[in-house]
Amino acid sequence: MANNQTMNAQPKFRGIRTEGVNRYLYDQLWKLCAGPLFDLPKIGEEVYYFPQGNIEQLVASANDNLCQLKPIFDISSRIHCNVISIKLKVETNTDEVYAKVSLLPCSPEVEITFPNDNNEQNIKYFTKVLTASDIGPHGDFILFKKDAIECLPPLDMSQLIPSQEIVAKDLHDHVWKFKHTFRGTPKRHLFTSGWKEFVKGKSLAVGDSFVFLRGENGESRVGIRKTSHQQSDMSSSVISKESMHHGFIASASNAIHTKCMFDVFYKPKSSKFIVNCDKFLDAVNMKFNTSSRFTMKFEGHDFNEIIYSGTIVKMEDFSIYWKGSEWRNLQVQWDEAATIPRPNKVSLWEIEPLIPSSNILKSVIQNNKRQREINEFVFLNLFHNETNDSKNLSGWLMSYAGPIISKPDYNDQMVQSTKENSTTNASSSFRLFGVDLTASSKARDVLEPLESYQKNKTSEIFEEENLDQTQAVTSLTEIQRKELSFTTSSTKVHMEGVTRTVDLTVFDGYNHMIVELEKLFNIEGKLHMHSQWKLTFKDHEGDMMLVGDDPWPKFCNIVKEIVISSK
Amino acid sequence: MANNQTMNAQPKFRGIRTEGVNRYLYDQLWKLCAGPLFDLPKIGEEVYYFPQGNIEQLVASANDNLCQLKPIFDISSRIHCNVISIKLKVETNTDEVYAKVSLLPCSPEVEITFPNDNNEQNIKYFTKVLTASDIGPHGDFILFKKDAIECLPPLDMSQLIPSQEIVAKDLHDHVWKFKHTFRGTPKRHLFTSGWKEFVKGKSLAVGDSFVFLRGENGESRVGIRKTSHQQSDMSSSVISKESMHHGFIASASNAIHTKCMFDVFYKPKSSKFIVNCDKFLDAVNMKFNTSSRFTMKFEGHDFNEIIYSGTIVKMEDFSIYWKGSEWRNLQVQWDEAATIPRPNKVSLWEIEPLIPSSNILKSVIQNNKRQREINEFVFLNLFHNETNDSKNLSGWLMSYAGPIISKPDYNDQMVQSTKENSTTNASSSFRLFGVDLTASSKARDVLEPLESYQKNKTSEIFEEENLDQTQAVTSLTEIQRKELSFTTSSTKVHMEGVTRTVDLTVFDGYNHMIVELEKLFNIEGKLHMHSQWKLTFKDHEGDMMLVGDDPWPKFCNIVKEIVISSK
DNA sequence: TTGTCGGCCTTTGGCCGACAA
DNA sequence: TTGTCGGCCAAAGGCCGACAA
Repeated sequence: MANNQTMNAQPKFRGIRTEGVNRYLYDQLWKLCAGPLFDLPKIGEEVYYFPQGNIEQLVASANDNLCQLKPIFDISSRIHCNVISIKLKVETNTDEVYAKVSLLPCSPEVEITFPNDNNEQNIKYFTKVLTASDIGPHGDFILFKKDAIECLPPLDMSQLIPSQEIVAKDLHDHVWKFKHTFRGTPKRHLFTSGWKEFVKGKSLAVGDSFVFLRGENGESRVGIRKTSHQQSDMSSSVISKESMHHGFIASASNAIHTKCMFDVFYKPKSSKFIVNCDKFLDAVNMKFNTSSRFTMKFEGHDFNEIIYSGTIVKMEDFSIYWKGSEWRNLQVQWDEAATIPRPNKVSLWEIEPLIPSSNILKSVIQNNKRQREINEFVFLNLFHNETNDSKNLSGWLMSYAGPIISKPDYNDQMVQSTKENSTTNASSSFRLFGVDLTASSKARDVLEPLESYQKNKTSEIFEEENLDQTQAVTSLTEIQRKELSFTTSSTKVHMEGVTRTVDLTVFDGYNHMIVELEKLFNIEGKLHMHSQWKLTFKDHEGDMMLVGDDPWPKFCNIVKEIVISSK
Repeated sequence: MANNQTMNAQPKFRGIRTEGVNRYLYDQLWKLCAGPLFDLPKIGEEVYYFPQGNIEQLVASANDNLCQLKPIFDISSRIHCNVISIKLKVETNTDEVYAKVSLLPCSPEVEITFPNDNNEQNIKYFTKVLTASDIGPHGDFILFKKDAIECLPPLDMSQLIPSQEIVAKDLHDHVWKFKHTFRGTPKRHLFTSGWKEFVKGKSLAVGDSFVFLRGENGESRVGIRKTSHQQSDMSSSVISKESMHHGFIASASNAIHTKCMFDVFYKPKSSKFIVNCDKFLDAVNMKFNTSSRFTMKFEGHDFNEIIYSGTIVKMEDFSIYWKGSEWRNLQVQWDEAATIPRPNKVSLWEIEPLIPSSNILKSVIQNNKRQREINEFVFLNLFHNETNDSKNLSGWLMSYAGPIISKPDYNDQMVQSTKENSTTNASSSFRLFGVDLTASSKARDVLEPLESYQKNKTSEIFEEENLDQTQAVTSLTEIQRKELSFTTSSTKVHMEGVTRTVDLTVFDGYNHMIVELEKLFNIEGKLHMHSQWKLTFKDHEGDMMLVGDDPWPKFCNIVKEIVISSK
């Protein structure tokens, strides 16, 4: 590795205030439950606080009209603060983690010093996405072998069925006990007694994650993570949403005038409304433009990060009452469909530029309205690891926005790849601006030189179709709001033993789909004929039905898989 | 009966909004769950809104320091409003009922008209405080005989064990089913099947109440009431208490200035912070003084009302920042000990004067600091029905506070009852100050003469116990952040009987993966060629598919194993 | 290695009357 | 009339290996 920064398989956490092992393990567990994407500020850090984002967190939807409520104060859309304290908390009922951040509006005379102790511990942990068997009536939890060996005390294997009791606390300090055994044929590690109780107590379902953590002293902790993007109820019954809205603004305003601290709650799932000042300024200096290409990280259905790319289509402050606000002032269009909800307006600091000066991709953009024949998606996976590292980022930014200070890791490779992109396609990975550019496709050779890429016709995917869900809802409200499914995943198509997948959301309707299916299976024109092939589908209830009876949006909603069979 | 006012065994509610039977039954059920003491305003009514009380509702404790937070506006402590709308709501998780009240600050030009439909129905209902057997493992609920006969359809008693199914909705419109049987020796009415599920679903405990209601059309409803005074969690995790505090005030202030409506949530348990204007003015005109005697109603451990008496010991506005506020400006001392928490500061409109010139009760006051030997509580159940009727009340007030205009219905009877109270306890109702004093404690004779009150000894329970909830102060946590990478998974790759595993998360995309796979199996370049080898994978649903159709991140998510096979 | 399932035993659920308050 | 309990049978819980992916 060219980079001297060490990469650790195990994350290294730091408890700032050392209150013994308990506090340390608590913090680690909290962070595991919060997920890898949550960008918590540091104590003492200078940040901008965006009240709009705080309001947005209320409603979990970026486009709620609450954000258009007129603020009752003349307050800046971004408030310069120092982070005074951070408390990691967990909701009593749902186990949702959140941070209570105390902010002090910046004034010159205030000097914040903050401690910096290195109290790292060597902790072991694992997470597992729960399967049907883990949840099921039998009450067993299957541990992966490596997890059991790494994270649990060794069993006495001389016994026929070795077992031990694992005692672990959760974030509420509630004690859970699990019987850990090693049995079955073949033998495997299980949690048995106590597991079912845990599942019930935490209301776990398939797809949720179990978090286990063990400190140096042998103390164990357990936590959970619910599958992302499930709405938290919050029917508070104490204060109306409007009053909360006013409350955020009033608190900030009051704090500014009285030079007092105020508290905000910050959740992993919400958009970044507390942003490091430097990071914010860097993002502003990057000078994104309309039609700039960018990437943005999301969290997938388990712990994975997913990076989506898109194009900025409009830049303005969309909220009437926050003039000049940078909050979500970029309207974007996403390249691909997604199984998770994505906003159609983002903030500068949430995104990263994607190949900003590339002729190649510019041409793609320019062509995308005319050319509609390519069948495949283009997926760019950038910065898969450690890209949020501020050192990396600011280094990268310097090389881009500031005077050109060559960063060997990135810029050199960038140039190199640009040069060799027309010939290289064998053993080395294909890199563009130092980033592995992997154009994937179906059965076709995926490693064509970029020129061919350029020459190819663009597919419907690059249409001006707005794939964003919220937008889809607003445009369809009267007609098909309920019929539209938000989970626009890919759908399998079976034909004579061959299975392919298509994304129905990119099709205009039946006709369009049929054309594409014909291309996919090299039976151009023959599906239309109706003489040779029959087009059926299995719906969400498992019934096989003829394609075409339902309205297209409904079809998209209920179809589980498509079958092309010979008559 | 001397009084021409009809007393109904069944309370008469009015559907706030008449939307047919469903709405009506819903409203009735809601009110039963809210309890008899909750004084909901009417639509169109002129009220005073007390922000302090709203803030107080936040913390459930009357003495929380939050109420001493400096308001950020110069806002009146009482805000004259019209009630625009009332929506009866119920919390999703806890079944706690509350009302969303929309208030419009009064301005002279506004004229509110409100509907006044009499859409009463003859509904039957019962409530029962749950016993240990009702909750216990056997899963039976014992109905009182009269309740079963009154509220349930008759059983076919010709059968050996008659039974029927009772279907009832709760406030969420969730359907609950109970098997109603009549068995045992001696025979009694029971809910069996379905009851345990209800108990679990509502997390009922001994002491909670079950509410059952049946409309004219035979539709049934069920509800619950938790025992009073149990803390509702409300760890909202969205907005800090301080911000809520500001939010209430800001909302009201904003509404005043913009002449707009604002919403407040009003819970049965909280103190009256929305008060009818007339009632408020009457209370003010009553001119309570230091050492004035008063009574105040509370809710006991079941549906019963309890009336406690006390003395005003101090009158001033105790909150620093709300000058001249009438909110809880009376400091009081209670005569007797109680099993429920009581505030030591009350508001004028919460109390009623108690026989101010009575020698009898004065002596109670004088004695009450010395005598602490009384062993029993006095439970007086007053005003059980329709007592909040403003006509009754203002009539009552006139006869007391104003120039003595003899109101025959009231004053005469007052005198009369005072005279005859030592003997009357049979069939006629017992009246004090013209109000029907119906002591409804079941088996016990509560109609002792007031003198006995005085003679009783006070119990040890009368201790200066601090009932306030002290907030646990969690210590500061401080954090330093370190990048994490969670995604470490291994995926199997099969090729001609050889199985290897790879970690897909280290690859940038398809191309990178292919290169590495080629290295792994020593077929450099040959996977790229597409001539010799085919790359397929099995997804999470077990289907075999061609690699490349899905976006790379999705592929990583769904791939279970990869197969390289020869063409 | 790990996910799912059937077998089998134990615990709880749940329907009943007895008995007493 | 109504609260609690023991008996009894059925259903669910929970521990196990088999088997297949």
